[in-house]
Amino acid sequence: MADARLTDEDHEMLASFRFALRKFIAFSEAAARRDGLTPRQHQALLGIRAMQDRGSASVSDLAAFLILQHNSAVELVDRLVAAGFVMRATDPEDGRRVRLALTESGEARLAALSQTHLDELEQIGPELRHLLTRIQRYRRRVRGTARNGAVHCKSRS
Amino acid sequence: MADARLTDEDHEMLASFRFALRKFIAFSEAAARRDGLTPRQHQALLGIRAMQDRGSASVSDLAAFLILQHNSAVELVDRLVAAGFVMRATDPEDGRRVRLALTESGEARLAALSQTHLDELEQIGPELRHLLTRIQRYRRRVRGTARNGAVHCKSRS
DNA sequence: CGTTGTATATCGTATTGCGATATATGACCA
DNA sequence: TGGTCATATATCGCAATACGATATACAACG
Repeated sequence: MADARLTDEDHEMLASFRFALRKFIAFSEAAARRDGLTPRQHQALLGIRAMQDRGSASVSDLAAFLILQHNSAVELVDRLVAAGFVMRATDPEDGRRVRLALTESGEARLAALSQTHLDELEQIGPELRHLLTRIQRYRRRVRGTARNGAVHCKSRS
Repeated sequence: MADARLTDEDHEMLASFRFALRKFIAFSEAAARRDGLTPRQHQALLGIRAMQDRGSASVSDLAAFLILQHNSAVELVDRLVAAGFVMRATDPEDGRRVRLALTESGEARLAALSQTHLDELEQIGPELRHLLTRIQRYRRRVRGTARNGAVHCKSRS
């Protein structure tokens, strides 16, 4: 926690980065709702689909992926099953576990959304990367001047 | 909407990216709460601070920054004022507007948090950038093969 | 000055994540 | 085998907060 006073630029960089993140999230949520899913449901489908390669996802796996408490994941799965996007099946090898799988309907909606998201990320990826490198370049420079008084104007954007 | 079937890798990339985002958000929220702020309050302080350079922020400015409805921003400011982190002042030039400014206390908490966030972003920046470039590289490759002759597995479900 | 538009505020509602708790199953061991 | 502990899922009441609908205050413009 070097107590170097934070500059206007520090805050501006952080604010810009968070704003860019929020714009992406807002895009994602709007896309999900257009396709009849809540944002969380969409993320859940994505997680279940991504984990199905290496054996199916359990409720706990889902909770870990979404960074949620287990009980919240259970409730989310309840809604997904009720909506017909996900199927529950108790694990034959461990009666405590519940294996999750997408239904046809869930698979289809996720596919459409994933396509949209890949397109969007292709669009905004460069901006996000730029903001991240800007933070890193700036900090390196600040540390540099603090340490030995030199300016390290590396790769300019 | 090229109907190219989505691969396991497509979903895995998206899932990894979203998981990385969530980890950062979770870090941010935990840091805010440790310092006695709700995550939204933290973001609000950041926005107000970042906008204070070019004239102070209004409630609408804050709503735009947080991508919230105006009324939600009003309520958020209510809580921030009650907690003593923000001051309201009606704009002398336009009686409808309310100018927002950080209090000493708000400024101090934000500074600590911003420091922490810059540190964290420096850590995880490379991973995020990597995930973004991976998506872009992969998509470029797929488009390439799709264009010149390979497999057009059209709409099969 | 009256009409229209913009900025902020208020209120009831709904969603959703959480803590606390319960139940079921597996694991381990004496 | 029976007991104890750990793990996985489920249930329930609660709290936080964003929203829609609506109201109020001020500005702008004819």
